[in-house]
Amino acid sequence: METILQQLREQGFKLTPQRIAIVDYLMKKHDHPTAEEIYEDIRKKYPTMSIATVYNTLEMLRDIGMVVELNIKRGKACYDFVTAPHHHLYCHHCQKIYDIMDVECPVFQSGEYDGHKIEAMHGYFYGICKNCKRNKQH
Amino acid sequence: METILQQLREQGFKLTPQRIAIVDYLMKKHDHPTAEEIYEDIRKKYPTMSIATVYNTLEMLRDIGMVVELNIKRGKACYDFVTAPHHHLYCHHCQKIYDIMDVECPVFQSGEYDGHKIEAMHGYFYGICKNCKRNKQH
DNA sequence: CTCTGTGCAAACTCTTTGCACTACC
DNA sequence: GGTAGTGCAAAGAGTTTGCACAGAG
Repeated sequence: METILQQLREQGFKLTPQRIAIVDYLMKKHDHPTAEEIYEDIRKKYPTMSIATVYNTLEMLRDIGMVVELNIKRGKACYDFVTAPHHHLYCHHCQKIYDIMDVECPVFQSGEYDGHKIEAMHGYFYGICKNCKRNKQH
Repeated sequence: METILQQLREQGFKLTPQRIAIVDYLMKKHDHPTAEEIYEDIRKKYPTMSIATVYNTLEMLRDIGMVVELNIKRGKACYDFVTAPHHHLYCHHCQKIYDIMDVECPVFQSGEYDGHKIEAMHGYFYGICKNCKRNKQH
């Protein structure tokens, strides 16, 4: 946490309580919350927090690569505090998002495809998570 | 085209001129148009077409698996008439979407990850396309 | 003739913006 | 103190919905 905040300071961003609260929240909550969820949760302890500030801060964190925006749900973005690059699975039954680590992708690793330069890659997997699979069998 | 329409009829859908126009359009246009683009283009020849009908038809085609909805652009969906499964590259310079074929993904092929059942997978690649790369060098 | 599909407009949801006020540095 | 950041409310973009009417089967 300390090093994250220091990183922000070094990049010239002001360390407002709102930003600290959002970073702190994202570092603890790894279930890919939406902007709305972040806003509602933080507002409980921080009634003056505004949704615009949540979006502003998420945009800033995205721009510096600390946060990844997921478009795996229809119509609303989810946010993920990035420690290591990974992919995601969306369970169309419970709507939860799961992390998928260690996916090998030769095309991405080569950084090139048919002359195009590839800088980033994100794998969206769709299916049924193990919990829903188990519950369905009853 | 004929077989596609027959497929729709067999599934119990009525073959309205609007649906035929949209299917025909998508089969010819492979540059991943948005709903708005589909609407505007078809409206030129078909002034009575409504955006609601475009969305209705896209939803139907998506439900039966003929069309894939891409969430590779922020905030707006693009549509792709599917012949063979493939992935996509988004050029953050010209905003065009390119097809990426033949990406191997062992996790997807196994159909399983950590107990979760994987039914579909979509790879979103981000970078700079070869055209933009070339133009930048001048 | 029936019932699904269409067209229009209004509603809705998520996100962005403008601007006066606040508070980090 | 100066300037970047916040909060509010309103605007904007994309998508969905309700309902009367049209037309495919």
